[in-house]
Amino acid sequence: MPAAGRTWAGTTLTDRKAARRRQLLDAGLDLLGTGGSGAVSVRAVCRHARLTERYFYENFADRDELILAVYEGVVAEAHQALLDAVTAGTEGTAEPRVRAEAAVTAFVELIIDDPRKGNVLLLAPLTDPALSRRGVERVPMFAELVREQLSDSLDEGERAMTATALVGGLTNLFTAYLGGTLHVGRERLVAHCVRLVLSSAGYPAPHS
Amino acid sequence: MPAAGRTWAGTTLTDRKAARRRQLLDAGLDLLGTGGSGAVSVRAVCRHARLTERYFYENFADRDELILAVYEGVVAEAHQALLDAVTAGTEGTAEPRVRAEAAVTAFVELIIDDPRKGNVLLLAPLTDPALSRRGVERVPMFAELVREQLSDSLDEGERAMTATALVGGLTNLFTAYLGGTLHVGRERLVAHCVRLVLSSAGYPAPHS
DNA sequence: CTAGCCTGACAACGGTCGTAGTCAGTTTGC
DNA sequence: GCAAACTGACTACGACCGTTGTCAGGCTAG
Repeated sequence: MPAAGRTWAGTTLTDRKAARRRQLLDAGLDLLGTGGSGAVSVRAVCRHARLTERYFYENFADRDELILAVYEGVVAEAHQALLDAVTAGTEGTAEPRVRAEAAVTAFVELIIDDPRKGNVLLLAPLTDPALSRRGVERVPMFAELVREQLSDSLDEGERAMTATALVGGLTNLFTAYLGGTLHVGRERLVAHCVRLVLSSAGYPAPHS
Repeated sequence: MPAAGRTWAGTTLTDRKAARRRQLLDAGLDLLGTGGSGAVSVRAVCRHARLTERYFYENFADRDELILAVYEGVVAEAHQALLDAVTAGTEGTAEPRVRAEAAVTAFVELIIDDPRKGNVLLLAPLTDPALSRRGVERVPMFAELVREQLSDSLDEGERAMTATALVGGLTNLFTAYLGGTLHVGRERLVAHCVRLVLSSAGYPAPHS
C-alpha cells in the first residue's frame, strides 16, 4: 500500500506524481507542437521530460492517453482565453461583430504567443492518429461560436455545412499565418476572419 | 551495362522497371489513402506490391520520393477530371456558376469513386511529413479556380486570405463528407460548395 | 552450350520502438 | 538502526524499420 501522505524530499507521493504528470504533458506539448506527431513517442516524451519510462505508465496507459490529455489541456486553455476576451471586451453585450472580433483576436494572440498550442489545436486533430481516430473537432470554440449565431431558419444540414466550412476556412487561415505563408498583418487577418464568421452566420459583411 | 532492350519473360528491362514503378505507386496510394501516413513504410509498400526492397530503390531514392509521386499523380488526375468537366459541361462558356458547379461535381465524384484519392488530396499534404515539409498545396485546382475569378480590385493580401479560407472551407467539407460525419446528400453538398466558391469570388450567392 | 543478366528470397547491420522487470542506492517514519 | 517505500539507471524481449549485400536458380542472346 503506497503511502500517499509520506514525504520524500519534502513532497508527498501524490504531489510528485502530479508534478511528473505536468512534466510529461509539457514535454508532450513541446514535441507535438514543434516536431509534429512523429516526434512523439513514449521514449521521446520521457527523454524530453527527463523521466524514466516507468513514470510514464504511472500517469498514462499509453501514448494515446497522453496526446489526448495534451490536446484537451490546450483546448481548455484556448476556450478560457476566448471566454475571457468575449466577456471582457464586450461587457456583456451580445453584438455579434464585437464578440467575433474579441474571439478571433484572442485566438490569434494565443497562437502567436505560443505557436506550439496553435499547432496542437489546428493540426494535431488531423495529423495524429490518437486524435484523428477519435474524430476530435478542431477549434471547437469557434464551431460553437458560429453554431450559436446561426439563423434558426437553417436546417440541420445547412448548419452543419456552414459550420464545417467556417472551421475549415478559419483553421486554414490561422495555419497559414502561423506557418508564415500568409503575408498579411495581424489586424487584417483578424478583420478577414471576423468577416468570415459574420458572413457565415448570415450577417451582412461590412466592406473595408 | 544493363541491357535495356534485352527481353526477359517477353518484356524489356525498361518495361519491367516501369511496371514495377506502377506497382509501387499503386501500393503507395492504397496504403496512404486507407491507412494514412503511418501505414506507409518502404517495407510495407514493398510487401503490398509483392516486390523485394531492392526494387524500391530501383525507382525511388527514398520514401519521400514515392509519397510525392503518389500525390502528384493524384493531383494530375484530379486536375484533368476537373478540366474535362469544366470544358464539357460548359461548352466554353465563362459563366462562373456553371464552371464552379462542374468543378465541384467532378471533384465530389472523384473522391466518392475512389476515397483513397480523396484522402491523398485532402489529408496527406497535412499529415505526411514528406508533403507537409514541402508546404504542398491542398486541392491546388480549386485554389486556382478561385484565384482566376477574384476581383481585380482586391489586393494581394485579400486575395491570399480569400483563397486560403476557401480552400480550407472546401477541404473541410469534402473531408467531413468523405469521413461520413456530414450527413447531407451529394447534391446539397455540391450546391453549398458552389455557393461558397461564388461568394468567395464576390458573386452574389443565390438563396435556395 | 555458356556467360552474364535478372530475379526472388533471404541475411545482415544498426537503429528505434513499447512495455515491463531488476537492482543498487537513497530516503523516511517508526 | 531498520524495513519498506521510492528513485534512477539500466536490461530484456520482441517487433518494426531503412538500406544494402549475397546467393542460388532462371532466363536469354549469341
